[in-house]
Amino acid sequence: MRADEQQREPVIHASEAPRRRATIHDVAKLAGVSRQTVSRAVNDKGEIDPETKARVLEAARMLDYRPSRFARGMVRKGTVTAGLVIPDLRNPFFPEVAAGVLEAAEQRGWQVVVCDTRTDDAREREALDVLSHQADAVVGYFKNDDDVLARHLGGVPLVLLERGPQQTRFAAVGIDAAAGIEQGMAHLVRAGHRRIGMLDGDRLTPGPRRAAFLAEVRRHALPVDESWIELSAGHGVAGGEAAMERLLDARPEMTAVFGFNDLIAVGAMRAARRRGRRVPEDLAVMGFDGLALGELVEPALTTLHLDKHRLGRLAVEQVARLRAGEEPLTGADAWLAPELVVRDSA
Amino acid sequence: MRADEQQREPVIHASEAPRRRATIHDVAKLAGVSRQTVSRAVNDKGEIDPETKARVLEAARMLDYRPSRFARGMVRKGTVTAGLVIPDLRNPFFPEVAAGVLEAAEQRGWQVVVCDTRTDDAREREALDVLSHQADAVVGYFKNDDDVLARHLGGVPLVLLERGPQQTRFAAVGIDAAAGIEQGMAHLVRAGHRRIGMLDGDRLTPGPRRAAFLAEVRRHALPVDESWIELSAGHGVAGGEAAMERLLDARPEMTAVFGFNDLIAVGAMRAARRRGRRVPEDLAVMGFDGLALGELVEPALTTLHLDKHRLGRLAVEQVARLRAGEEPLTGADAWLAPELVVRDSA
DNA sequence: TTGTATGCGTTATCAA
DNA sequence: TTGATAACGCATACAA
Repeated sequence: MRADEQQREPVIHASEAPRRRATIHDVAKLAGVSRQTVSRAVNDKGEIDPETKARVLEAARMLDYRPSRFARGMVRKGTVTAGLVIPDLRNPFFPEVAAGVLEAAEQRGWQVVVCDTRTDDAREREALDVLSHQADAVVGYFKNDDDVLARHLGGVPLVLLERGPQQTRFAAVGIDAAAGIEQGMAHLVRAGHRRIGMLDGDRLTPGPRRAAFLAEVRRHALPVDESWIELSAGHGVAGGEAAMERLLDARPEMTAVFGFNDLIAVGAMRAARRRGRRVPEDLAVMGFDGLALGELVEPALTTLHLDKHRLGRLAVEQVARLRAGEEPLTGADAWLAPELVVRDSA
Repeated sequence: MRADEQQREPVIHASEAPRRRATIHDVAKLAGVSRQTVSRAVNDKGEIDPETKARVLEAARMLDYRPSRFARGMVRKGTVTAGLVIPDLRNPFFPEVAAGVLEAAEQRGWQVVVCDTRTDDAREREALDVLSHQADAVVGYFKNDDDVLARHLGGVPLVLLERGPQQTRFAAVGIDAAAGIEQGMAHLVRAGHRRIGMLDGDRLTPGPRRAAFLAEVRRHALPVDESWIELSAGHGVAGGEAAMERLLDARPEMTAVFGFNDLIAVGAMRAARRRGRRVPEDLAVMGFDGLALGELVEPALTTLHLDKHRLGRLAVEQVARLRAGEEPLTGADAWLAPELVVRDSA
């Protein structure tokens, strides 16, 4: 009959798709059986004559029949879909977290719809608008504040990544930035550094890492204030380089610098060395994240390593609790402590 | 009535989730309106008294009502879900591709369910089993051969990433490995190299990169055969290092080496330098992929750069064609050519 | 402005 | 072994 169509309407593209997708009803009609029988054949149930089954399957194939996931979902409960919202898949930090989320979700038989917001507030909201309809729960990084999130969430459970308990009323998991910075700072101070700068990230609100840095500065009574902090535009190497240039101009006496993350720290190293400063002899550089990348650069990056994969898994666990109506994890259970990994840069 | 239940079973946890999710019917009953009115309120349609609407919304909130995505999907057509199957999200190559897929999908208003198979054949099949039910199309990297894929696909359209036209009957997009290797080889030969080795990846079948390498070897009449190729276990730096150790043992006279990808090439550099070979003076190293990472290592990696983001976008475009019943892209339109980026390692 | 009736495509229950 | 019938939860005509 396709041939007929072509003869009648020779202009129409040969592989023009059928207007409407075949339903179980169409298959039943073509095979000359009831819908129930089709269902049995397609779902490989017993209680069906092999011959009938073959005939039905053939009809299904001809019609390119595929059961509607919606209709199936209506009657079969149990398919769980989680939404994962990531600011930037190309920042190597996030794929690690995502891999953890995916793994944990897979173990539970959940599917994961991923959105990359490219660190854009509007896209965050759009992602939520979609996910609030299509997901049973959402986990992710967000810049929008609680109220906005709630508004676009329509009641879907949310687990925030790395937004502190006092910064949100949603359930959250994250990393204990303060504990990390404390270790890093102790390491630097132990090595004799006192004029220590920081390259902060520009996302989110002032952020716990900066606060922790400042707290440590006070604790160790360092000759350092807010003017020793420079903002990196973006969370990548380029941003770190540019920010480091500025910080070096502003604070040439600096002997050590904290990166908001490893990428920014690597940028700092590059900028410093380009200016003729040796790392770590003239300038110590400390990262934060513990990316694989840190072992590959020269000098290898000393960093506060954190278990990103576990963070992702933890987020899924938190979602599961929410769904089960249990109390969400809090405190040390939900906030992973970084671990100082001393390599060559500091 | 819930109160009744609780009185009878006082042991039940306070925050125990309701057994059954509230439906539009429950909300209607609680608000004392018809289901239709609830629908109007929830979907923000006009034609509803603000007061009624408020009452309905309140009832919905109390019941924690969220419309079933399945029921909604049944009646509202148009939600498209694509499946993306990735071998390893933690290999920085794939997040780049994924970002492209996500971006293109978002522009079309599609959602993307992501599966990380961790390069495991069985997990590939499981992913397909799920996606064949939950996705309208699938794009991804697979090790399983066509027949297996077809068997687990149940008729869902598939776009293969980087599986050559003669290796599959499915639609595909990928990179023109031969064109890339040709450029890379020409560059090395031009620099006087003739004893050139290769660190191949261990995934997939013998692979176009190896074939192209061998073809170029013949073309330039190099004193090189299969014994100059070593397999890297895994596609990461560690695999590259180990393979390079072996290759260096087997072919100490080698003056240049091709990496299957940038990660393996970086591993090769590290292994070579650890053995006291200077790069590129004693040994030239050529990568393949053009990861950002390559600019950060020392010496910076000369590589065959390819547009991973565009590859992802292209895959989505290919899916769209399939869905529209159009002819899939082929040839140069579907196979991106790498571009030689000369840096310091070769 | 609100309610009633109907259909969406599938599976499950039960009867034949 | 097969088929009729009833949900599943929502939205959309259409009627009130």
